[in-house]
Amino acid sequence: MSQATSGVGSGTGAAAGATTPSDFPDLPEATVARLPEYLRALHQLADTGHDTVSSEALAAAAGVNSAKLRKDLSHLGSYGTRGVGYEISLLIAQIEHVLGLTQRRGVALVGVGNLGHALAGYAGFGSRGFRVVALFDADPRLVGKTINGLVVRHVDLLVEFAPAEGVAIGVIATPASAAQAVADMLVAAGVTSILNFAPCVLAVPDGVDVRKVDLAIELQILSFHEHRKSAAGGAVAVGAGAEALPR
Amino acid sequence: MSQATSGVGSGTGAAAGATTPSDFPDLPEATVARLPEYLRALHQLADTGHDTVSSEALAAAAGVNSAKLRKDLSHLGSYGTRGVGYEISLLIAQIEHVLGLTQRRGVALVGVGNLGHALAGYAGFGSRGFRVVALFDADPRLVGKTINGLVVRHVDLLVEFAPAEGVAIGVIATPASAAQAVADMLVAAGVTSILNFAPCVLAVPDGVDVRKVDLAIELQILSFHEHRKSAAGGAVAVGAGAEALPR
DNA sequence: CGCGATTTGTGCGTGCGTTCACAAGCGCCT
DNA sequence: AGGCGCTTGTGAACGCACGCACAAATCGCG
Ligand SMILES: NC(=O)c1ccc[n+]([C@@H]2O[C@H](COP(=O)([O-])OP(=O)(O)OC[C@H]3O[C@@H](n4cnc5c(N)ncnc54)[C@H](O)[C@@H]3O)[C@@H](O)[C@H]2O)c1
Ligand SMILES: NC(=O)c1ccc[n+]([C@@H]2O[C@H](COP(=O)([O-])OP(=O)(O)OC[C@H]3O[C@@H](n4cnc5c(N)ncnc54)[C@H](O)[C@@H]3O)[C@@H](O)[C@H]2O)c1
Repeated sequence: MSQATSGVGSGTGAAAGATTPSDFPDLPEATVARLPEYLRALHQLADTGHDTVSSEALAAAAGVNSAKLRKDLSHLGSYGTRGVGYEISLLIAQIEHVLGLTQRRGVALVGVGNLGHALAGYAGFGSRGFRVVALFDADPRLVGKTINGLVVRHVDLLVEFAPAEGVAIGVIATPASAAQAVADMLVAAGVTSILNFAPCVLAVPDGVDVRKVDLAIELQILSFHEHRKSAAGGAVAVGAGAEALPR
Repeated sequence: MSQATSGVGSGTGAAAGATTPSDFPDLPEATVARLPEYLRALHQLADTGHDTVSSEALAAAAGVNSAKLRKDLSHLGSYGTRGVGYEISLLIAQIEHVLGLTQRRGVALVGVGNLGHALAGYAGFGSRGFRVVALFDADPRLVGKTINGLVVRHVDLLVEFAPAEGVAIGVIATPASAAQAVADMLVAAGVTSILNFAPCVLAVPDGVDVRKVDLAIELQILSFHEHRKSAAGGAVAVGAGAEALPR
């Protein structure tokens, strides 16, 4: 949750009827959000020489309840063996298939500033099924530069270049003031999935998914619990134990 | 959701009974997660000269349902005026108080690499109630360097320095292989709130909150929906059919 | 060949979160 | 002063998600 997800399906014209539902049962959103975590844990287990894994062990590695994990896997018609567990390689293939990671998706990164630069050089993209295929920025000092083997193009060329580059997902790392305009361009370029790092709400047409990552929000949520802890029993009360401020 | 949150309270010894519930009613987690978004929207409205705002308008600015917003605000004993709306400045103060943002919390950043460097220079911290007070890394080439007015210290000094610096929240931006060790150090230093950017599950004692941000997971969730869309609607999908953007 | 140990898959109860819909309250206009 | 329109606050219904607990299935061993 916490991210806006434009409805999929429904609206578009006539009922799409047979969409080979056999292949893709309606996975609960909560399950979808956990599958990547399972996938990561599975890769980790595979790298450490394991062959099969029990739901209990995998759940521990992924930090979830084992019953929840089993139910999640059952949703995608999982192939576990009772009394044994799950075959890791098979499960990896299954999850990657469901998540659509069998084809490496192209990512366009817009805004190559502080954060964007770090993202452009991030190795975790490639190992997890993605490939940065295009960089865009508005700053003329950045346009033309090469970062990690990719040349930075001017953002005005986004709509022109993105489709040809095979962009499937757009990542916005510009200041909030530019985010909506960039989102509009991405949509115009046919991108239907956007990851937004700018602290603002984006308006997009139906059928376009937006997920948002906001560092400050995460910190503020932590702050709330911190505040709560110090107000309550007060565990160790670290550092400058400045007490609560009454209203 | 999506993040592991170690239980607060409960476990520790005898039932903590009275924790002055008068000041802080038990806010639902979902509400807490949305308050920062409301806060951001409110600041934006205040900056554009607004004085009061209706739940409908604020909800639109925050990208949520208006009924949900009203219920959220009602949980913290809000001060709206029927027929008028909410006074923005009052609401900002109220939310900041609940989130514990009246005192600026110190943040320690561990791992000043690609991502950590971007975070260290991020202005959004300061404007949203936080202050980076310490940087740590294990790389001797980085230790001693000054970034944004802060000197990078060796991570071995974390337990020694963090408490004195008034660190309330620890941010982990190291490789996953080092994350658990860093988390242990943060806990040893008395930090009870951790934001983890490394793609791994952290084990921490009860009473310590961990929130996780994993870029690849976000992309994979988007990938799922992308996969789903292309499987359903067929070719029609990506058409440049730019539709009107709801404003 | 049968039995026990183990682990999956799931039916079910419970609690949380979301949403609708409406009564109560407030300001403003006449 | 009184009524009218607008907005809040919330009661209630609904749906989803979580986790327990157990039956079914499989393997290994005696
Ligand atoms: N730096 C961080 O650690 C961090 C953390 C969380 C969120 N964010 C958010 O991420 C965004 C980027 O942060 P940053 O620190 O990298 O800022 P930055 O100023 O360093 O980089 C922004 C980049 O976007 C480019 N840009 C501006 N307008 C543009 C446009 N219309 N089209 C294309 N590019 C444009 C700028 O030229 C610049 O290179 C901000 O919204 C910020 O709030 C940053
Ligand atoms: N770069 C990104 O855009 C990005 C995006 C998402 C997630 N991440 C994750 O964030 C983490 C950091 O990514 P990065 O690209 O900055 O990597 P990086 O290698 O550039 O930086 C890691 C830093 O951590 C330091 N370090 C290593 N071991 C340490 C230890 N024990 N104690 C303290 N510091 C230590 C290293 O010296 C280095 O400076 C990784 O886990 C990565 O998966 C990065």
